[in-house]
Amino acid sequence: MNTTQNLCKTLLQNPSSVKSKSQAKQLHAQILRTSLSSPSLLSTILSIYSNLNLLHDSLLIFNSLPSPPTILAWKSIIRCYTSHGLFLHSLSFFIQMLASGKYPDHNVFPSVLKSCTLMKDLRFGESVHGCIIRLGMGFDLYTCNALMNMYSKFWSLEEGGVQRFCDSKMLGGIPEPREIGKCSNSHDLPCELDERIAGIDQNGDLNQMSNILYQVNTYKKVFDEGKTSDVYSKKEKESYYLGSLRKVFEMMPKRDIVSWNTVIAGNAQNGMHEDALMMVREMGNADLRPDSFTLSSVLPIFAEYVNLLKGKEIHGYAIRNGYDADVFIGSSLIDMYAKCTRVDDSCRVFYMLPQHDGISWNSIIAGCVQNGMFDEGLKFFQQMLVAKIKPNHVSFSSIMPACAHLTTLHLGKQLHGCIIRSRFDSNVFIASALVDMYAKCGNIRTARWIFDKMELYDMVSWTAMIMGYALHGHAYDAISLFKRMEVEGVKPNYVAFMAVLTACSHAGLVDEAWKYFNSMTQDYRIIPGLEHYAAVADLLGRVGRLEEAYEFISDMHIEPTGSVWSTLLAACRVHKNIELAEKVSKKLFTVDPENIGAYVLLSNIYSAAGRWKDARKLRIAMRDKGMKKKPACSWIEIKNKVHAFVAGDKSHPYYDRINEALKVLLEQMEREGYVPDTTEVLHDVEEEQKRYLLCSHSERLAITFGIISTPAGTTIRVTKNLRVCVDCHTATKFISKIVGREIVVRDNSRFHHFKDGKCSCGDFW
DNA sequence: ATAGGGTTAG
Repeated sequence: MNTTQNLCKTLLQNPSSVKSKSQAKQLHAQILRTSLSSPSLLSTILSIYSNLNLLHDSLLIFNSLPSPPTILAWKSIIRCYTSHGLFLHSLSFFIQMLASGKYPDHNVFPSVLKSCTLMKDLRFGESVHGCIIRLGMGFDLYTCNALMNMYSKFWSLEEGGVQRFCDSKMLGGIPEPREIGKCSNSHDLPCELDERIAGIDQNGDLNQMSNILYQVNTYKKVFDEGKTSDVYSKKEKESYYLGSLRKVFEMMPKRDIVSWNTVIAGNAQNGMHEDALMMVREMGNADLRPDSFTLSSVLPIFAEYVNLLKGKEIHGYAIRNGYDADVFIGSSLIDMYAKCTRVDDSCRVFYMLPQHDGISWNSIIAGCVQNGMFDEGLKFFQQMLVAKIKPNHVSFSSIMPACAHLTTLHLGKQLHGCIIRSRFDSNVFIASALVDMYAKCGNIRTARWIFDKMELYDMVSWTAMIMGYALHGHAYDAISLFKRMEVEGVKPNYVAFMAVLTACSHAGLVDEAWKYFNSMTQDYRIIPGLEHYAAVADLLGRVGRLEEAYEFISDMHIEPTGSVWSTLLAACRVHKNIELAEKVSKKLFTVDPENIGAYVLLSNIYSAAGRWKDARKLRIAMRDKGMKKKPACSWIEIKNKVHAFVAGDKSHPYYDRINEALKVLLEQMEREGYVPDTTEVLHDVEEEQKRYLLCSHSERLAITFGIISTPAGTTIRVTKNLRVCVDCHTATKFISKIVGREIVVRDNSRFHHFKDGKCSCGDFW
């Protein structure tokens, strides 16, 4: 024997020592050359190819085997199919292997179970479990770990068989298996499978057999009762599959760290938080210390419970054990700190990571956006692109709310373009975020267009659209969508009721609002929150039922905040009820003494009533307390550029032209019958001056700029950060009539559509 | 054979 042959022999005796494709090829060639190509040697080469994940080469050998494939050949090809994502092929070869009379061993089950899991075919997986038990493999460590993984994923397997038939594109370039067999309906297979392996029980030990039968009966319960698993509720399925998961775990004679991590993750992800945490403690009794997998399963629990203390404890443990550079733990930590509103700490963790993958980028982006740090979120998104990490569907649904809140339509549109090109536009999360973004940026029609194109609605997508209508004052559209949602069996939640109540309040629909408020508490058992109370109180105030609103707020089962009282105070201003306004202010100043808006509001109410002394007293009190009202500001986006108008600021390059246009506009408005409502302006100002002061309100400057800078017929969108005042509302109606185009004013995320001298929300503004 | 991120909110 020469040295080459010796080398070949050593390599063949230890196949896992072959580390490269070229080495494997050389070995293959040597064997063919020396005509030593016995089926067993070829199988060894096949297993080497399979180890190196070379599906094409593995199949070439497999299909040319002179005699029936050996166990090793079957195992190798099955594993290779699984790791290539060709799960159907993997399972079909598994069936063919059984059909050819070979008994599967403990090496093959992990691959087969992984295929079942990733194909979302739990029923097939359960049958394989039956097979495992009958073959006495129910005690193998790796097999049990794979089984537990399958059961822990039951929630993501719900749809069942969605990916059953693999993407045919994946088959390109790969030789077809010689015979796929009868695998067109994988649900028929288990029976055949059971028959084939029935014989094995005869040789089993009696004790073990009764044990096995007990297990088989337990696992097959669902099917023996003649029910499909769809009959069971989600809750029942949850306990059923979690039960299977735990049973496997309990039956295991030996458990390693992977077993513990799998059972912990399974419980943690299915809401059994306490059990998961208990198991982490129990793990210590088995002399196993939590590793990076354990920690990243446990951290999301503390993120959900907003338990900063426990989260920090885990962070400390991670640092002490050198896990703090792990991207998985890093992402969990970023998320945990962000959910505890500690975004600074999230950033610190992010910058400490030696490298960032898509998920850690997504975590930091979502962390910023969810905490209202929209500019920072956008900055990270940009940096992610620079780092050449391709944003995925999660990235887009995380960043979209930033555009919605900043009202940056041009950015939102750009992202929408990216989303369409990446084919993410049918994702429910993204579509809902897009609906919200377009609605918040004033394009309610585009929002509806996207909504109508969705194939699937969940509660959030309904709510986003309903809230969109509510904000735009389209109360009836909002209500009809809410009804449709209920008819289609989607249960509204806390936020959905906020949306429909906001819609009612916007349009002055008192009866409807009461109906929904009662339905929420009685039919859906949702405890009303501040937002629901605020919407109803706001509505009662708008329609002028001020005393009722006062009683309603006073009877709330939670302490009303300043914002609830200030909506009533605003209503008192509109309906000119000074007596109640003073009562409300008293309440307001007790809970929220720093509320500048309340002082201004009350002072305006005094002015309007001619009580100049009281108004002045308030202004002086404000000055003494060092409170200074921020000047009103409105902005308008024209050709991707944002123009801001701050009250009293004359620095806009077109200021003079705008003033000219305003003068002309005011004259036309007055000819149409507009009378400036100057009652709230300080009394010591000349009448002509008062007219001018009202005219130069920031939103009117912005609207005028829109009129002179956009082509006729364009909708003008103005974003404002202060409550629209009575005069502004009236004036905008006149302006819309004169210029004959739609004017949309956003005021505290509430939209007012002005057209032909009317406002979409009537007079219930 | 095991782990991390997402949409609606006066």
